[in-house]
Amino acid sequence: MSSRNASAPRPSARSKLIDAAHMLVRKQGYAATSVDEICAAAGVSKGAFFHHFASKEELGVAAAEQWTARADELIFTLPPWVRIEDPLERLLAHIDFRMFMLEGPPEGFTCFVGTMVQESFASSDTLRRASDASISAYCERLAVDIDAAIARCGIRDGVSAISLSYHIQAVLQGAFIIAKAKNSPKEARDSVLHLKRYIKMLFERGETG
Amino acid sequence: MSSRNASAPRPSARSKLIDAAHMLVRKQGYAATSVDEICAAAGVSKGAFFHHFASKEELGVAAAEQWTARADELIFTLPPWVRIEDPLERLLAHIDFRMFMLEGPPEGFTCFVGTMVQESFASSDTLRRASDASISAYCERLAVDIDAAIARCGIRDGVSAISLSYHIQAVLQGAFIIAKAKNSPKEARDSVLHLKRYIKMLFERGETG
DNA sequence: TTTTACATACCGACTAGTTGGTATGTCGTC
DNA sequence: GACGACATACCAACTAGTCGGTATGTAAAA
Repeated sequence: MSSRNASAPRPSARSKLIDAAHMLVRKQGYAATSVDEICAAAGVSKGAFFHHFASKEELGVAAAEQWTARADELIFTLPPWVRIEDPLERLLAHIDFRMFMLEGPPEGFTCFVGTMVQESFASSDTLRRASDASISAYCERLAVDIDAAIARCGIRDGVSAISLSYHIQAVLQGAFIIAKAKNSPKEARDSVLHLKRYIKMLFERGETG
Repeated sequence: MSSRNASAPRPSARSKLIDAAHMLVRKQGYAATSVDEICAAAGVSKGAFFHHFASKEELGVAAAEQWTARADELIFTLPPWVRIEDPLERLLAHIDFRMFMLEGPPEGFTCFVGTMVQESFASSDTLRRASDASISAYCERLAVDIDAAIARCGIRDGVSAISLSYHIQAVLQGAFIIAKAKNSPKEARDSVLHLKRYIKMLFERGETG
């Protein structure tokens, strides 16, 4: 997808800036985070910033792409439970994992692209598309697992994998907002628990096919 | 709660500023919306702004309070279905209503306080609390109806009314984000449809009590 | 009835600081 | 000696908030 991520020779300014953007935007939002602030957090100069990115918007796009890669690794590759064979059990382990992530301050578990798209959907179609691409990539990847579970166990009401996948994403994004408002992940975790119950009920005695 | 909302003698600058803030913040976010912009949209001067509000933050608080009142009216008072007697049917009509609201551009149906808290939870505890108060007021009001439904029909797994209420709120807030990312309410409506199916399943053959 | 006193609602120029972005310079490597 | 990777200095535009002033009350004293 992106032009240069086959080899990352140095952990240099570019990736440090993206990491800093991830952190600051999740904490403060996109508009409230200035380029100067990002540079300071990354420990690089403003010249370095505009050497690597033509604009703040372009950094947003790169950070969204990097967020996709990071999520794919942290959620779909590294965890041991991704090798559970039974697809329904693997899906439920996925939900449990997302629930256990809800701990500590919100900026530690919330979604970079979800935060960014909230502010930019109307003012920058570029950022909106970049955020959408990241969210959609997650949902489409998850839908593969859901499809496998449906194939093996069946599902109620002919629910589609991709539709359930977007619902899971919606519950998570919504849980993040509740956690931010409450300044506590308690209600958010409860919400994901409701989601897990729903999924289990969907796959209970569902018609195969 | 607020000091002066018993009588609203004039639809003057103050309320025009709050209305403009609701509109602009839902479209652009809180930080990206300047005081000048709000004044221009409201058609009043900057002097008038700071006559009525000591700061941009104070406008945010007032706008959150007004949002609560607006939601209570638009969702719990005016619609005809709020007089449906059967509490479960009333709850399901509520969900349908929230789903049918998802139409047109996102700034027309998304949540002012949900947008504001996303950006301010870490930087302004004042705004975070104001947003939380609005969200919590909605959830607690809805929990009254859910409790009535539980009392009449019972519910699975001993699910609590307030917990389900926050889950409903989470699904809605998450649906808003998906709609913003997709620039279309389609996936958001599907997500609320999942929510409705979940609620119906929760109340199917639930143990009374 | 007029005058004085004070309050509310509003205006728009101004300021001090911040914003994203640019122009130019330096330094090590190929 | 050209080039990529950075740094320093700078700018015009914009930011939230201030300030002196005006127009319109309202109510009691003269």
